[in-house]
Amino acid sequence: MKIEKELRQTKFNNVYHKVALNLMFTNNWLFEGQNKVLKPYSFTQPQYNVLRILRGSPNQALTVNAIIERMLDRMSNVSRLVDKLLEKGYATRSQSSDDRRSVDILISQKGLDILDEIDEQQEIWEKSFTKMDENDAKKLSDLLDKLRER
Amino acid sequence: MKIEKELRQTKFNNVYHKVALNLMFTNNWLFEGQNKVLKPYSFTQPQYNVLRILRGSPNQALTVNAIIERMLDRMSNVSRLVDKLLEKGYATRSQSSDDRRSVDILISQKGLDILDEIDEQQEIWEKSFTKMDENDAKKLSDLLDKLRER
DNA sequence: ACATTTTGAATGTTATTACATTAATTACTG
DNA sequence: CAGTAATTAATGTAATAACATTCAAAATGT
Repeated sequence: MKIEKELRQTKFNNVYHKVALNLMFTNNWLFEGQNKVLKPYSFTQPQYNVLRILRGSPNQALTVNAIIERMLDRMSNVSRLVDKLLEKGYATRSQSSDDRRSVDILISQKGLDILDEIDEQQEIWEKSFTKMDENDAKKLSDLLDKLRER
Repeated sequence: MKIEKELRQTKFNNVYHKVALNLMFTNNWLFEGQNKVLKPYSFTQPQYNVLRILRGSPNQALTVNAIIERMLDRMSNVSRLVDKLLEKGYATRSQSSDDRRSVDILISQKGLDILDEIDEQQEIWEKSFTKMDENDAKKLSDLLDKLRER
């Protein structure tokens, strides 16, 4: 459905404003879809994203700051978010040896296993969610990069 | 900056996953920028968006459900969100005459004034944020619409 | 070496969100 | 028409996020 129809709005201030609204709306649409995947595993989306980030650094721990750098939404509460992952046994935390202010956070086997499980569902959903071909997807990604240029 | 560099990640599962990440990242980028505009007015983004929706229905009140329909992120807490707008005097609430379950919410003059003020800032920012031309913007919006097709 | 500044992470507090439930009114059905 | 279901909005609650502050450790300057 076109964004005009989704928002019951036919006129926009300008085309850039329309893009901004469409982006936010689409992001939310994506968010809802992903939430449906995550719900059975009682993950919040930030928790899931951080766990993926940890997996992305195999056999090597990341500090809290390193996690924040890699996050989609750089939030302040990563300490407490990591607490949740520890509680569930999906990661471990230990003091860094070279800088005693830092902490090393490492994904556990249990964390890797749950991610594998979710990934299957995630991929099914990701591939179903669009009628775009790969060219369109690439084009879209490039335009998003361009949008952020200034 | 390309998304690969932003996220310090060179490989993605597939092009659709890359698009999804890019979309979420770009949305957050947009969110941060808009937040900077809103901060001096101590609006949250949902509050601002709802006030814009109310303005979009001039001289005509909207029910809570009508607001939800038009929102970018259809959230459940619109009652309390509207409370905030009432507290600040940006809107009024009255019982609907034809259906006594419904309430009519109407933007106030004060609400219109503050929106005008913010809009100036908003527009300055919106026009500065991109090197895209109008064609690119239109193309991007179309691709977002297409992404949501299924 | 010592004082000062900066950095990395955690915590306290308040506001906001998510989720489930409730209360009131309207719509539907036999 | 009575009884049941559906709807509209508000509320209770627990979890999460935002924002500022704190604490320890490291870096820097004199």
